[in-house]
Amino acid sequence: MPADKFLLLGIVGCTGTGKTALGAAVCRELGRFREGGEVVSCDSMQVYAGMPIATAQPDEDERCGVPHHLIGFLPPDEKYSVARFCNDARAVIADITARGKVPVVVGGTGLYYSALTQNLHFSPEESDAETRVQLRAEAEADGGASLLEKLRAVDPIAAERLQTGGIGRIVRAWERYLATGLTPGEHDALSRAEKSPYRSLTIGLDCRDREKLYARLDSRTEQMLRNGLWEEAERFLENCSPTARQAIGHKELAPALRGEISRDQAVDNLKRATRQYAKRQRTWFLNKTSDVRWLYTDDYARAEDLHSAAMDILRACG
RNA sequence: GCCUCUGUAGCUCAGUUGGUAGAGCAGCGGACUGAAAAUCCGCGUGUCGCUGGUUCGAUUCCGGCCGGAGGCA
Repeated sequence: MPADKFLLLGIVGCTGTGKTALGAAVCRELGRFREGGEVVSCDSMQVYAGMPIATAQPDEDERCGVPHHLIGFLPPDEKYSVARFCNDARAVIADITARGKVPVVVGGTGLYYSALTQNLHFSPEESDAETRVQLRAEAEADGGASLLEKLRAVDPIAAERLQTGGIGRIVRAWERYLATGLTPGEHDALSRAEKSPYRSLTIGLDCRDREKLYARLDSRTEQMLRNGLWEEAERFLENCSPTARQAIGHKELAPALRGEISRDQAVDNLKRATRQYAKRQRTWFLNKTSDVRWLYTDDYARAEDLHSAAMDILRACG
């Protein structure tokens, strides 16, 4: 490997596959023949403070004495985005490697992971809220057709791609064109211009038997409810950013807290949303992330066996 | 016991003035460059409760039976 590249380990996969436990275990194992590792969370919701139960943030025990970064540091009323994540993560990773340790990026937000490992760079222009609202209204009037036509005129390939992406992406692309003068194609090329400074090795966690995974997700939800998810949701309902209010957990319970549906119904909805989310994550990592070494949790009787299988892979790769 | 309504996709329900049926949700698959735990796209054969009758043809009309809801006694 080129000397100027530094190692970055990734642990990805859908919710409930044990990424957190594996991440901490790997960091500790790395202490045996390197300086050890530190966990960099790659999760759009774990960044927030005030919702540790819903976002399954690891507690002291689960962290096993390993430093964890980018968890619970952001007030819920602040917005977050891929761009911010990339900046934050790059800074943290640079710091970890400067101290001679290995960054272990752990998380289920596929877009964030891909953007980080491919070293995407986003232009510093902040989107102008006013024109965005205006464009949004314009697009909603005709289902995005006219904006799509304008885009087609400057970048037919992108227009083709955006056709089935939904109105939001069309608005976003056009708004960026107005702000920067870059077509989607040009913008994407520019964002990839810089070569990645990382040599990344990605381990993916999955479960062969989907029924088993779903059963585990259900019981994890039950555990969250026992741990006080209702109370957390009640506290959280007010005053959070558009990003944080998307978190699965609180928004499914909210209708029951308002008395619109029964608590049982809300719990069912929450469980369903969790399963659907897991499916979307799996699709991303399967199709959008390359060179993933997959490990299947149901191939191992004990967590320790899975962890040592992961260490074997790491050793084999240096 | 009598009367009325009702029985269609896993669920909630449309519909066919008689030519064997379609939405939403669920499910399954997929996409994804600034909100991504979000957003979006694609996929619908099911004894049209059972059974007789009328008809060239019935899920649709008529009779009986069974299940559900309500009303009257």
